[in-house]
Amino acid sequence: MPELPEVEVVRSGIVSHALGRVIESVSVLDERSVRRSDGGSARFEALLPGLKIMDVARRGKYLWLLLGDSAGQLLDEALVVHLGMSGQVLFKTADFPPEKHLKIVLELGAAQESATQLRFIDQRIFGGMYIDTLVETTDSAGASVAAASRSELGAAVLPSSVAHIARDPLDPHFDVAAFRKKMLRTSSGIKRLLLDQSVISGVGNIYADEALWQAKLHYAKPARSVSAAPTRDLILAVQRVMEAALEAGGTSFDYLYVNVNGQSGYFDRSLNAYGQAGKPCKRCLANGISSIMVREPFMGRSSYRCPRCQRKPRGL
DNA sequence: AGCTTAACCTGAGAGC
DNA sequence: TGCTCTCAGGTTAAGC
Repeated sequence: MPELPEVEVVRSGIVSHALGRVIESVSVLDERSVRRSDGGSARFEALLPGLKIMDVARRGKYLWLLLGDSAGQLLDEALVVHLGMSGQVLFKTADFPPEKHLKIVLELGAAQESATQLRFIDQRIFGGMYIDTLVETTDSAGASVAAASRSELGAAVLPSSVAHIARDPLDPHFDVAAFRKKMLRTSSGIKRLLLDQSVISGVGNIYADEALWQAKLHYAKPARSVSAAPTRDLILAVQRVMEAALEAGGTSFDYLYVNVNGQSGYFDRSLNAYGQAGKPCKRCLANGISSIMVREPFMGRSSYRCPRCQRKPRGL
């Protein structure tokens, strides 16, 4: 479910509710939600109590809590959160009844007039939380860099399980040239590249379709046939749609996506392509032309496009 | 090596 | 009412 804008809404919500607070106790209510964590729930529940939440970072759809010991020393392990298709993070007081799909509860040290539990809720259990070691990476930039110039050159400290994830389009060090290089090395359609988290991260089915609509590209157009200028347009479209969605608090179709206070985002009203099958293409309509949006299967999921301004490439 | 598909889960809605 | 089928914002492991 959640793509970059929704995950970023959650990240900033955790920052405002939990920064500087100490994890007092942990309950894992469903082992499957910590299946990616070494040692399972036993280690998960034993390791976290007493640790302080120092910061919350994100790359693409992954976010992680940086932890400190009682002396404020940063640990080399982080608490990673992935929302999968249906994960939620909510802050609630202990007296609030448990949600139907409540999976993990972190009790937080007292803070004034603020909820004391960080709750992880997940209907489909494709998401989860896990403890992971932080590693240094130089990313696709290439040569390893001196520690002093690290942030400037874009090296990063990431959980090891996130090291293979490319920078996302809102990252100041996102590299359009590297993206284009990968486009030229594949025989895949352009949408497959957009959804490949090791090529560009944070893009899911909604924002891929929105960006392709903005850039007037067909999802199956071979990536290597998209030249330099349209590639820049496409990346700009991804950035614009994600920034607008972030501004609107994300995209919510139902109760499955809400922010940490339980509120929906309202970007669904601004969608031009995703879920718009049977409705007129807004761009064509503005030009006085009638064209009806269609839904088609691609990569085992649905793609939405305008048959007139996102024409099928020849030979497909 | 690169690409495709199946599997992991629960629930909502459509059609019969 | 209740059954079956399809679909859903993601990722990974196994297959060709």
